[in-house]
Amino acid sequence: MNDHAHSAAIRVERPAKTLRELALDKVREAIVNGYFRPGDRLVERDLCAQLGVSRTIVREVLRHLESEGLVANLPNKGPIVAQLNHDEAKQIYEIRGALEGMAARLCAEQNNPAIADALDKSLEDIRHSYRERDMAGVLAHTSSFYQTLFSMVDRHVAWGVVNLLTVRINHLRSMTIKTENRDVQGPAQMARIVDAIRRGDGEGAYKAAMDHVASASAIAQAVLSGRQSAD
Amino acid sequence: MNDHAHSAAIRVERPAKTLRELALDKVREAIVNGYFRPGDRLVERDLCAQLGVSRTIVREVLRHLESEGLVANLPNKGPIVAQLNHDEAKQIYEIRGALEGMAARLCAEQNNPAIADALDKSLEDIRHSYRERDMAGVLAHTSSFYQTLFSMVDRHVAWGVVNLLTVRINHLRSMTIKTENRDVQGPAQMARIVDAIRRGDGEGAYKAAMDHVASASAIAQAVLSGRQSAD
DNA sequence: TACCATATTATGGCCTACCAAGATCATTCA
DNA sequence: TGAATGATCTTGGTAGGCCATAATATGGTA
Repeated sequence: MNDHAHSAAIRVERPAKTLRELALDKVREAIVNGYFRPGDRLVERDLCAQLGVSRTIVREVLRHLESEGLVANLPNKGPIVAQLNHDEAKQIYEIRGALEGMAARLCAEQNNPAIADALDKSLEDIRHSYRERDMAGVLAHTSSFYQTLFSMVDRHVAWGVVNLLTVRINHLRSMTIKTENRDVQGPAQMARIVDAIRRGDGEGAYKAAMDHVASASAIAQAVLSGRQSAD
Repeated sequence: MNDHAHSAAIRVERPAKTLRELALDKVREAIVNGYFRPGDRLVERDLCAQLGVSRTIVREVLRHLESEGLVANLPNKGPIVAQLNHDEAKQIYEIRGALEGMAARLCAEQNNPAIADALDKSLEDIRHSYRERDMAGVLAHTSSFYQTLFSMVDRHVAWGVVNLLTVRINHLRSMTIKTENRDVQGPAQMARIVDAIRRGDGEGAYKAAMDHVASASAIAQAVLSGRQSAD
């Protein structure tokens, strides 16, 4: 008979992802990176053709994105890419502030140097990406910085919420990080979070995290106002 | 010619809800109120029969509930009602604390007596429901209390997040409110929130809201531990 | 020309039927 | 008895069709 300890070794690695998940990722990606613009209609049959999948899949994907807030469904008209207004963006930044502040405080209260070290690592990656003018890298490593913040204190639910909200403001994020001086200010603000965590200063970490988000929010508001008048 | 200012007045109010939304509500309701228990399999064709709709609808509904966290999808096995463990419940209460605390603080900082009045109204409804032993009413009015808290300061995004998380712990909520003395303590804690808001005491309102959620969380943990050993 | 009524088209909502493949259960045979 | 075989259940995915409605085009009439 087969040695079951061995059979695992040759197990064929299945795609793991279902077609629907693949399609979901594609469409989400397409919205986030601007291939579909806010307000664009998402015509089911067109998406079928573009994605090469059946309408069933497309509909499930649209439903999923709808519940993520990336897609809005106009009654009797159909789905469009959700538009983000001023106020909603502000609220999203505010919530991120509350949750990231909470996570930062918890990290500080752990008094575990490994946390600050891991965060420093991400921070260095961010600085490096800025030097290389690799903006996608900046976003990715910033995300990873915050993920560390949450996962180090086992707050995956809160991280899920932050993540969910973040995709909705992704295009704003990519604009804020390109702002004048942001390559210096951003990492500096994050360094303050790490310092407070290293000191075990919960309140300081909370405040620093809030400050960082608040300044990102302010820049985003400016970007939004500017664009509104430009369009 | 038609008077367009008038034509709006006689506009026929259509059902507005699509069959899918109806089905979604039904299934969500069924999960929340315990008709489907955590771990139960949700077989597509069975649901089709029970709901009287096609598989298309059922699949979209399941996808939607999956993204809400009410349904989990086991690969190659299919959807089941999501199970909530200790830790996740705790995290959900924690997030609610952060967001409701935030909203309470914002309410206090408005210095608008109408807010406290509206909250008092909900609070009175809650007390009344407790007296009538109407537990569904208690839940509904508690929900409405918090909705007021968020909507009075126009934080509908945060309210959406809280609402999303709350459905996942609904069965816990219905247990906590039945706890000994909760009919007195619960409203008393909420009254402290309202008092702080009326005084314009942001920090006090924040703390009071946090306390209220924290005590609910503690009860929920006790319930979960008890049930775990009982089952 | 101005306007109204009537096709036509585009699209979403919804349905049925079908197939492939994995998981599971039952049966059968050595 | 225990393993191999086969039947069944269920999901993932596809195809195509029907109907209702909104928007648009078309054409006829005053």
